[in-house]
Amino acid sequence: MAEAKRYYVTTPIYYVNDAPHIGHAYTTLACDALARFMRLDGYDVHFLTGTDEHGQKVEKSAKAAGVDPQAFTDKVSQNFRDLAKAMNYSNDDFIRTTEERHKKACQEIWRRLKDRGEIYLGSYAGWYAVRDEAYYGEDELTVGPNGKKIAPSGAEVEWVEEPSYFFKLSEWGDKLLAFYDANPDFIAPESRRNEVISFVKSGLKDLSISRTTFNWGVQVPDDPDHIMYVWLDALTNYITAVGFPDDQSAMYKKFWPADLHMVGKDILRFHAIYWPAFLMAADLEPPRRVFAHGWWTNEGQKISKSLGNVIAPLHLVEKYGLDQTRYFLLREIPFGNDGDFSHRAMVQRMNSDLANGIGNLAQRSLSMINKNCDAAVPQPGDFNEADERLINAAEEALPKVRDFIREQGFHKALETIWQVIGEADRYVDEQAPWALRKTDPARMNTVLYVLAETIRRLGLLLQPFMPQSAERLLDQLVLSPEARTFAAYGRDHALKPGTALPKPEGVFPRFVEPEAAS
RNA sequence: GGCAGCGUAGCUCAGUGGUAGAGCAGGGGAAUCAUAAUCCCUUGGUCGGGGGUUCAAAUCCCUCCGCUGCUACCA
Repeated sequence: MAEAKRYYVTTPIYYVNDAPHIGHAYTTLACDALARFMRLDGYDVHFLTGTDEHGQKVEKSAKAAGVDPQAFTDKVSQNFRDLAKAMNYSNDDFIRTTEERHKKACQEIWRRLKDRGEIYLGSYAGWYAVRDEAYYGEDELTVGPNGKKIAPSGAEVEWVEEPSYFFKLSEWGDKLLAFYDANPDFIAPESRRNEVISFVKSGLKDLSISRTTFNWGVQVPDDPDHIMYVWLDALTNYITAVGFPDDQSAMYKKFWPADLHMVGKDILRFHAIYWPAFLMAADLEPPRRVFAHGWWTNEGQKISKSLGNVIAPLHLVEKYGLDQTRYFLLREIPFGNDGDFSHRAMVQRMNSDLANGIGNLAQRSLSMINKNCDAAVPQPGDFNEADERLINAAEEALPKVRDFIREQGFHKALETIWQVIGEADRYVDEQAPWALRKTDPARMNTVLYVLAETIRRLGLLLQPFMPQSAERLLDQLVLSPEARTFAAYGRDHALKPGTALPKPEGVFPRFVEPEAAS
C-alpha cells in the first residue's frame, strides 16, 4: 500500500537549564539535513525541535534568579530558538513543554494509561543526596568516616520515601523485545540496539512517574499533590506537536508515528524503552526509529563545564562560517560515532574539501564559461564517452545519497558527492577546455556544458547540508526555485543553452590563519 | 565484576576466508582554466601479541595485552 510521502523527524527537547552547546547544535543539524533532503525529495516534512522546561532544577534556577519559573523559561528557551535561527535550521515547529497544548497531551496520555490499568500509586523510596538532587542505588554507596552513607559524588545521602505513581514498565519487557525483533531498524546504530536489548532482557522495573517534592511540572489528573515526572512529560512532546490528544486530527493521522527520533546516546534508553512502552500501553503506535548519535570531544579532550572547554556553536559559525561548520560536523565522523573537533581538522575540511574541492571546481568551470562563452550556458554538441561518464556519475549520485540519508549516513552521503567532484576535476584536466578554446571551440562548449550540468547537480545535492552556499551556487546557474528540487535532478531538466549567467564569485573561501603578531 | 564491541599506513577509517585499501598528511612529476586551486605517480602496514583450524586467515577458534560502551529514574 502506498503511504503518503510524509516524514516526521524530531530532536530531543533540550533542557533549558543548559546553555546551547555543540551537542545540541549537532543533533538538530543532523535532523535539519535530513528534513531538508526529504523536502527536496518530495516529502511533506514535519521537523520538530523544542525545549524541556519543567523540573526541580528549573524551579530552583528560577528561584535563584528571582523570577517565576515561567518567566525564567521564557527567557532561557529563547536561547535555543536563537540557536536554531543562527544555524539555519528549518524546523517547522518549536515546542515548549510549558505550553497549554502540551499539558493537555500529557494529562490525556496519563488518563489513558490510568484507564488501562498501567499506572498505580505506590511509594518511591531510595537513598537521596540533597546536594546532587539525585537518588543512588544501594550498591553505589560507600560508608563515610562518620558512618553515614556517601554517594559516588561524595555527597551524603539519606533514606527518603515519598508517594509516587508508577508505570508498570516491568510488564512490558517481552512486548518490547518482540517489538525490537519485528522492527530491526528501530534502534540505530546496531551496537546501541544490542545494548538496549540486553538491558531489557536483564529485566525491567516499574517506573516512578510522579513527584510530590516540587511543583514545576504538569499536574497529575485528579491528584493535585503530584506532578508528572520528567520523562513521561518530556517524551509526550512528540505527539503533542502533531495534535495529540486529537488523534483523529489530520495532522496526527498524517505524521504519527514519527519516522525518526534523533537523540544523543545518553538518552537512548528513554526513547528506545520507556517511550515505546508508554505508547503501546496507551494503545498508541510507537515511533519507527530512534538513532543515537555520539559525542564530540574538543581537541582530543572530553568536553565538560568544569574543564571550561565547552564549544559554543555560534563561536564556530563566527570563526569558520555557518555552512563550513555544518559541513564539518556532518562530514568529519561516521554518524553515530564519537568525534573530535579540532581547529586543524576543521581548517583541513574547509580548505581541502570546500575551497579546493567544490569551490574551485565551480569557480574554474564557471569562469571559463563566463570568459569564453559570452557569459551564457554554452551550446553542447554530441556527448562522447567521457562526457557520458561524468554525467552518469552525477546522475547516479542522487539515489546513492538518498539511500545513505535514509539510514542517517551523513558522512557517506557527503563522501558520495565528493566522489563526483573528484571525477569532475579529473574530467576538466583530461579534456583541457583551455586548450580546446583555440583548437576546437565547439568541443570546448560541450565540455563546459557538461561541467555546468555537473555543478548544477552538485549544487542540488549540497542544499540539505549547506543551504546558503548551495543557494549561491545555484544562483550562479540561474536556476528557478522549481528547478531546485530533486524532481528536477535529471537530464530532462538540464540547463538551457543560451541562458545568461552572472559573473561567478567564489562561494567557499579558504581559511587563512591570522598572522601571528610579530 | 558481568555483558557487548574495538585494536588495519603518520592521522581518520573501509575491508569479515582467496594476491593488504581510501581520504588526508609526506615525496616526485605534469598542467596553467581556477580561490597557488587541479591532475598523475609514489613512500608507508609482520592488519595489537601468541597459538590453532584451513590448500588459503585482517577475516574463523583459543589465549594474552590495551581501549571503549552498557550495567535504570539530573536532563
